[in-house]
Amino acid sequence: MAELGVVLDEKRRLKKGAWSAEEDQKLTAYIKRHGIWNWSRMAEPAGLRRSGKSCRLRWMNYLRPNLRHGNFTKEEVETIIKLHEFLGNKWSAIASKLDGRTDNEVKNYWNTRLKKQFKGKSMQKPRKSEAARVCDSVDANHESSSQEEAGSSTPTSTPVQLSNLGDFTGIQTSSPENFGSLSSNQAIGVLGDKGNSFDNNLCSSYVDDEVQSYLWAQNFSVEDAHMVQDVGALFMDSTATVLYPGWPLEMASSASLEDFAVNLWEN
DNA sequence: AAATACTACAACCGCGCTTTA
DNA sequence: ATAAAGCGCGGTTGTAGTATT
Repeated sequence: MAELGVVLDEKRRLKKGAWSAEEDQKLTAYIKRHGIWNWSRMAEPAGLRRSGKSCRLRWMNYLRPNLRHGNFTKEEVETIIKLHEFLGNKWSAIASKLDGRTDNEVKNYWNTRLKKQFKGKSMQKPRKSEAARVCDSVDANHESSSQEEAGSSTPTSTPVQLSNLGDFTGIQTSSPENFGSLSSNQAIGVLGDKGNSFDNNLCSSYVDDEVQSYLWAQNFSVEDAHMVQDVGALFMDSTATVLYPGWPLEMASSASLEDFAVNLWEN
């Protein structure tokens, strides 16, 4: 009998369940030495009786460098709420905007903590006209940082966190000039880790056409697997009425997401 | 102190998309 | 052109830890 909570796939003699420290060490050491080349074939030479899928999951969600574990900050909570509002359950897309967080972590956080806050409460969808105005806005932070770094025509890509979510300003008008030089496929296909890019399924059913247009029109970088440039700007509409659960209607227009997140975070 | 309920999170599964042969 | 393999995503489940009765 295997250790508690751990079973073996009798056919393939693959181990399932919780990872031991030794397994973690083996996987980490192997990847450090050889890199990631083929998940399903790496397990054996790494000395692991695990499926490639299991190895990948463990690495992506736990062992990967620069991951942050532990409590979400107020800002991260704000970001999750706001992004979820527009993207729905696109956990990888949401996670890509949070430095060092995984889709699994974001999903778990939503399902265990935030979901119940929103359960049964309607999140009012922004009107189309409002969404349209949002489409071309650019996160001021992204703008300035890319200008600083760039000085070239190549879109730069620094992992950027949404900030100033309470300050829904800086909306600009959309224009064809903002279409990137990359095709949407180029822009969205990302070198290395496509999992961190937006894909064709990005837009959930309640993302407005205009928002989708925005996504396809942006200058996405191909240099950074983690980046989807300026999507945060999508969510900076100061006028979109969003009803946060537990908040009276009359507060909807005046209260910021930040207020809501603070309230949520502190309780 | 024990039993039960609840919460948080790691991990698995199935599906769909992309890449490769 | 197509089948197979590989990969990533989102949904779900299992379990350990904590709170409550």
